[in-house]
Amino acid sequence: MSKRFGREFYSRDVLEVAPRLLGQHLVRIGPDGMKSTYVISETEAYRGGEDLACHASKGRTPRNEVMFGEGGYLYMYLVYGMYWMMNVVTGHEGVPQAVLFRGLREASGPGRLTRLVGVDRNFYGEDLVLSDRIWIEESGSTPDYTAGPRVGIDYAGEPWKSMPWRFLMNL
DNA sequence: AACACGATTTCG
DNA sequence: GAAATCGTGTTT
Repeated sequence: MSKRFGREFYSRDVLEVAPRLLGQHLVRIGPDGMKSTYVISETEAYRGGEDLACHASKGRTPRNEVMFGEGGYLYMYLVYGMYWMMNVVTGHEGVPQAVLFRGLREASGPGRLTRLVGVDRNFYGEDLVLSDRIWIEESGSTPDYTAGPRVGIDYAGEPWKSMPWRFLMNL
């Protein structure tokens, strides 16, 4: 039996998926064939056209296009000219949502995370359900977590900047 | 064609 | 506290 999460796992509201990802295993097969497993420890939810902190809130563009599709695909983008952010699309086609991977037990911070895992623009649109180089597996544990405001999105204004859509696994 | 601005990290 | 650094969306 495979422990890899299937399409149904991602095809739910982002507020269900984001906290559920905590404690699960991010698996990466590197260019050298080496398999690495990381424990997801921090996530953030970006929810649709209403959420002014969500890149999709200002309409469909070439960059955010994947967010408008079905769940399970990676949305990658560059911030501050030097850090790649990794997100997984959730929900159904036509409803743009994504979970930002902000931390692993092995690396804290979204920029450090992608550097450690070794993912960048080449993973834009990668399907976590079918990919042979990156996916997420059920770990068997569903740890307690703490929710708080998202980081770095004050520009979105109220109520978005205060929504408790950042999820941290408890120790 | 030019410009403004980041879902961050690192260094002083 | 501020720089580094560049793709993306917007304006000219």
